[in-house]
Amino acid sequence: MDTAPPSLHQASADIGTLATQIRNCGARATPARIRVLQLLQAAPGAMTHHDVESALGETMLDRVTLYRVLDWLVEAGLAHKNTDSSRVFRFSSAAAGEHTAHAHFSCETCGRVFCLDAAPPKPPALPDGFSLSRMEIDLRGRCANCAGESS
Amino acid sequence: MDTAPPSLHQASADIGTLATQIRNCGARATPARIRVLQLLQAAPGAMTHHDVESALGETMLDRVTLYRVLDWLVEAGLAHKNTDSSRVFRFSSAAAGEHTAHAHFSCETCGRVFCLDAAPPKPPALPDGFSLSRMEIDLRGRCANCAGESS
DNA sequence: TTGTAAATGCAACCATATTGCAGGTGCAAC
DNA sequence: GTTGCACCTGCAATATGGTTGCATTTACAA
Repeated sequence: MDTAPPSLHQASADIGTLATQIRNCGARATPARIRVLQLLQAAPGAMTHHDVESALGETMLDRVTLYRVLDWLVEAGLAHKNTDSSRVFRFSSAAAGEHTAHAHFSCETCGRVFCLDAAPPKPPALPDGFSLSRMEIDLRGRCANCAGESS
Repeated sequence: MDTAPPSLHQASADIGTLATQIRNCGARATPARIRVLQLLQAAPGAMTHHDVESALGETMLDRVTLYRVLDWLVEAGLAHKNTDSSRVFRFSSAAAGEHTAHAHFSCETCGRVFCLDAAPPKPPALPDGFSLSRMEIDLRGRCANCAGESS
């Protein structure tokens, strides 16, 4: 199961590429970082610490290390970090072209969180004197899956 | 300091009005609820549990009671609840005309959170099959105060 | 005034996240 | 290939924010 692609969302880059990507940020390419980065890039949505934990499976590493790896990824600009409605952090891989605006959709039924790369629209009027550095949009409702099933 | 208005944002309704408002929701008008609702309505922005706690000052009530009062306010539709970037809950009074879209601005310097009633524009394209029930916009940057001070 | 359900306060508890430190490891210099 | 050191990792302990259970008090209506 070492190199098996989960056939999820997008094919993840190979180990070598990931390692280089990490080293380019001025840090060591450790198995932990490579694995987690790989996971995030392959994931279809934002993952909680828990999601990553169970996704790691047998290659699981220490909780604290995972926290640190995730934080490092954010600091290095390789991932985004934000809180969901139940006050837990969610991490998603940062696409190449960095965006200051990010949109998430969380399904109220199944709880999954999707990153919407699509819409970056929006100039919400600020109170004057205020300067904007970042914007996050949090949408809630039902994903296609859940909307189809029930009622 | 019992009836002294903090001269903050908007004059809060008098006790009687607040009590009626609460009773109309089918609950008892207790001092705790009245006081907290009054605070939220007078506040210029979303408050954390801690903010409310220190604002209550000498009339402080039990932590747990405060949590319950806040939760009740949300359930009764008198307040909004959402998480800020450091995974703590923030509460703000719900204006009369309920909105399904809500916008907050949090200052990265002083940490204050403002509710922007203004702009409710936005139709971010959803992936198709998805249905939307609620939207929250989280803006970050500098408030007028902090933007003015440092450069 | 009195009865009762609702609200409060206290204590214990849970989950998520963070910190400190000893030991292990990537990677570059030799 | 070997070696050294700074960076990483893992373990344990701790902090923070929030929740639950239960006995007591209180709003409010009969």
